[in-house]
Amino acid sequence: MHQYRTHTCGALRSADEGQIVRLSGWVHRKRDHGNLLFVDLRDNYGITQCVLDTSATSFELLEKVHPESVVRIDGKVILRTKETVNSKMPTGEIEVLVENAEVLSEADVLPMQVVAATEDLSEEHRLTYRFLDLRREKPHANILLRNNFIRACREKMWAAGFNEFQTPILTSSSPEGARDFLVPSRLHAGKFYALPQAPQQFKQLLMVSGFDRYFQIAPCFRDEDARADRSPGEFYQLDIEMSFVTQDEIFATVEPIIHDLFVEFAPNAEVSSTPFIQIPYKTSMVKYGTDKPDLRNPLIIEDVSEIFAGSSFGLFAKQVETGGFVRAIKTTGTAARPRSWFDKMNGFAVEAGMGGLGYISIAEEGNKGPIAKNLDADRIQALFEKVGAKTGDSIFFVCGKGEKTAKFAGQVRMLLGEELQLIDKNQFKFCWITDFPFYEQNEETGAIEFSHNPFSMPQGEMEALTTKNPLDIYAYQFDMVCNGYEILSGAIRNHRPDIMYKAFEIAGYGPEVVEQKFAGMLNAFKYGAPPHGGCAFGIDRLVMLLTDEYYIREVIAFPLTQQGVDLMMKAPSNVTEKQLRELHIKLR
RNA sequence: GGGGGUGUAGCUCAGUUGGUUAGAGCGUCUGCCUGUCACGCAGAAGGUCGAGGGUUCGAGCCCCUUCACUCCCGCCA
Repeated sequence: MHQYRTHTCGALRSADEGQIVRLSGWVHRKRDHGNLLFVDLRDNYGITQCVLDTSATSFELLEKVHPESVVRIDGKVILRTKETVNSKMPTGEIEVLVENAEVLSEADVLPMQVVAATEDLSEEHRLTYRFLDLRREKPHANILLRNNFIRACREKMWAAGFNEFQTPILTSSSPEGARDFLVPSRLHAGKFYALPQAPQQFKQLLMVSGFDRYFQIAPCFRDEDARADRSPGEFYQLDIEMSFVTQDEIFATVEPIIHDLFVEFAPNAEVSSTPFIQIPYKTSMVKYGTDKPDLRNPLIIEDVSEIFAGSSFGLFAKQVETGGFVRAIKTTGTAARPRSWFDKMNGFAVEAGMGGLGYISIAEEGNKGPIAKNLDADRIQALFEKVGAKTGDSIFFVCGKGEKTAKFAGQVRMLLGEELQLIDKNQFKFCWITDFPFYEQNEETGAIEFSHNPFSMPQGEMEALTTKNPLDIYAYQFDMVCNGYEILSGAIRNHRPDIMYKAFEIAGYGPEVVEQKFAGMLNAFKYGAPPHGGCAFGIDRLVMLLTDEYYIREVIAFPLTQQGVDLMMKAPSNVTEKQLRELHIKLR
């Protein structure tokens, strides 16, 4: 009977001794002793050592074959002698004595070293030869883990009563949000489809259709620039929507799912227990200097503006008087560090484009640092009480105006956390960021604009819109954050046309704009829409956290480069004139 | 759109102040080797120093332009 294998390369054990077996796989590594040859044969499941000497008919064939060629061998499973057992390999107690072999696919000399995983390879090379790169142990394992993770997501969602749907890939361009990828229409000259940035409107329409609980492993497309944790062009979401729910009910549904996934896929790590803590957006911006705080870092930013207001430390006092603020970070037991260490921290501040980083160190012999000399004793005392500082500690200060300064304090907090090794790498610390402002004021024009998603429900609904200062209205909008990464974003949606018209009116848009931009959804909401809300996890980012990778490409089988190029498939590419003509696109 | 880093042998890198023939490890090829598991030993081949231009008696090194990869800011409802 024709067959390629009786066992995989990871299957054989000492109990299989004496069996005649057939294995197929890649030549992982060869050790050629002249008259004795070892061939490590590798497949998806493992590696088995095959051995033969000059008495075997296939000796010359296997001695000549290049690494990474695909071969099939027939042989007998034999026990290794006690001295030659390899305890590092699951198959290390046996080997296969090769009787016959055939090369199924000869490999040329390789453009990159597949087996020598100790060396870093250039990104360009790895992506050009991604099919070889993915043979390497870690990339291979990452992609398999991704598969297992997505399977577990589906199982948990089904178990929680959600139904999986597919929504269109060819859809219409959405007026808000990221830049769209556009697809020209052949049948409709001059018109375009857009690839979905997210299935947002479709999942809401499914709620209007009465399906109650939706999920999808959804591909999303956004033509925006990449980052280490953000792949260019496309990514996957675990997209979720629920009817008749409050924000707290969404939290209570999603928390155990993500908690259990992390416990399952990171069994040795410490995972935040549910319910996850909730941090209002504004609090997070002050305490952590970011809306995606890494809670493994114990350092906290305190606002100490009032202590410096009217003080003799003119630089800070003036900032506070003109609408700025002073934020302080206390570090424990750092006062004895040399001046050079404080200078290094200051150097970071200057590099980041800030004036500098003030500090007070509370040494045994007295307070040190430029601020201590210029601030009176009462204020220094008040400061120490506010931040809980005592002898041996030091306090860092950031002073300035606006979001830029708040975020800089956050950068300093993370720098100090890393520098002082306060971050436990074995933890997954989750939190919710809540109460995002519904509107914000454009700093240049002074106009009131939506700060995030115009589809989300304002807290207080119509009453809030008609009675409150728009800048005091919060949205039922939230993120979930883990270890400094935004891993989920969600909202209670606005399902009421009257509230939507009012919300847009405040942002300066008339009803005709709403009707024109959101015709599909608005129309649906006129015929009985359930209150609903939902959220979406970034799957790539979750897998990245679970594999402890810093770069999102490491968990994507075929990622684009930062410039959005597929080096292997050569995309984007030129197309024929005929194709362009059919799409009604004129050549230059 | 802006700022930073990198680019030298098939791969990963070194290359001093601008100075003779550009080096190493791995890989490849050749020879030797019957218990290795990153096998070992001996030898050989292998270079448009990303590309183009400039300065100089002389450029891998300095200057300008450009390309690729990458990190960050902007951007990502």
